[in-house]
Amino acid sequence: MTPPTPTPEQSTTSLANEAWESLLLAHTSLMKRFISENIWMELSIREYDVLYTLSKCAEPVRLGDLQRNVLLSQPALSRMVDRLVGRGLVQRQTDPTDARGVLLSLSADGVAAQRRVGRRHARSVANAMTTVLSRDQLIELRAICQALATQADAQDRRSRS
Amino acid sequence: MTPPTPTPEQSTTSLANEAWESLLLAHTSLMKRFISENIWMELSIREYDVLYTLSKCAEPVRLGDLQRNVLLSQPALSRMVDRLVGRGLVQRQTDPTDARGVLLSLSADGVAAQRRVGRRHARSVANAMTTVLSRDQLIELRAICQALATQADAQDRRSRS
DNA sequence: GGTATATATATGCAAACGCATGAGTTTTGT
DNA sequence: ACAAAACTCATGCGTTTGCATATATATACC
Repeated sequence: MTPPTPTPEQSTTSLANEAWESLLLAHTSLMKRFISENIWMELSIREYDVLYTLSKCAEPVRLGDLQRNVLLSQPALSRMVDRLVGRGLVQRQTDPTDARGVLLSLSADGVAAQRRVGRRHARSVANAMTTVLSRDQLIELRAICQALATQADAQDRRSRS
Repeated sequence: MTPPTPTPEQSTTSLANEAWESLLLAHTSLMKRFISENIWMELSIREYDVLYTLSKCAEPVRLGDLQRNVLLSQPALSRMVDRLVGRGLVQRQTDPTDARGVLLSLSADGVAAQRRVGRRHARSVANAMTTVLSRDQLIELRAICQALATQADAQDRRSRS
């Protein structure tokens, strides 16, 4: 039944699963650690994620675009944006070229809040990563994860159409 | 103000943050993709995560041990276990050596459910990972993420004591 | 040995989430 | 040009989450 020595194919399959599992464990461990840092009074880490994503966008973006970077359902993200708009951190306007959509951008307060929290969080991240990984490993990890993210996004878009 | 060329230290800091950001993006993209697979009718992906963790434990484990692998608050995990016990997938017994604690293990139904869902999920994972990464990259990713996870856990335990 | 402190899990409650669906807008097909 | 289908976001509703705290047991200190 089982082959005497694992074929390359089988081996690669379990290797792939082990790699994903370790990515998940790393994500969970580090997330817990970052969340436990005492810097999330004005912004939850999920809210920060949204503000950070917006801060990287030169122009206002659609809710749908924002959703690609956040692990939330569309209604949950919609209401989260609601709350952020209510707190004056995000600006929402209907897209002039498509009245179905909304365009989102950071307000001045939103930029300031993102930067305040971001500075402290970035220190925490850098500390956690650099005490474990070498420069080369950081570069390798970045390359691998970028490849994973872009490929998964591409396949996501393909399955939508 | 800004140095003419970035010092190695600064460079490593931003590199570390870029690596973490790409890990986050990869996690989000892949999670969305896996969640969208049509295999989560009997078990949500979070429930599966708990059952999978239990399936790897040779002996019953404490709620607190389980919590290290799951990104849930202690009360949320406690209630999730409640529901899984209610559905007959997990067995809960008070720890004989410490009556405060509970020992958790999979029931026969729990093992079966984990395997049913796990087989299909593992195929999905293997497919997503191997179409993007080479064997060497998978090995490298696994090593790096294992290092990150174990180190973060170690520091977590240290900060508790 | 008995009280004080620490630890492990459970529960009350308000906030946030996901699913199903609704409302409004654009695109397609004839 | 108009009806039908598709798309984008918002809302109703039951479920799940996190925070604060309660409960129960174990450990430490005197």
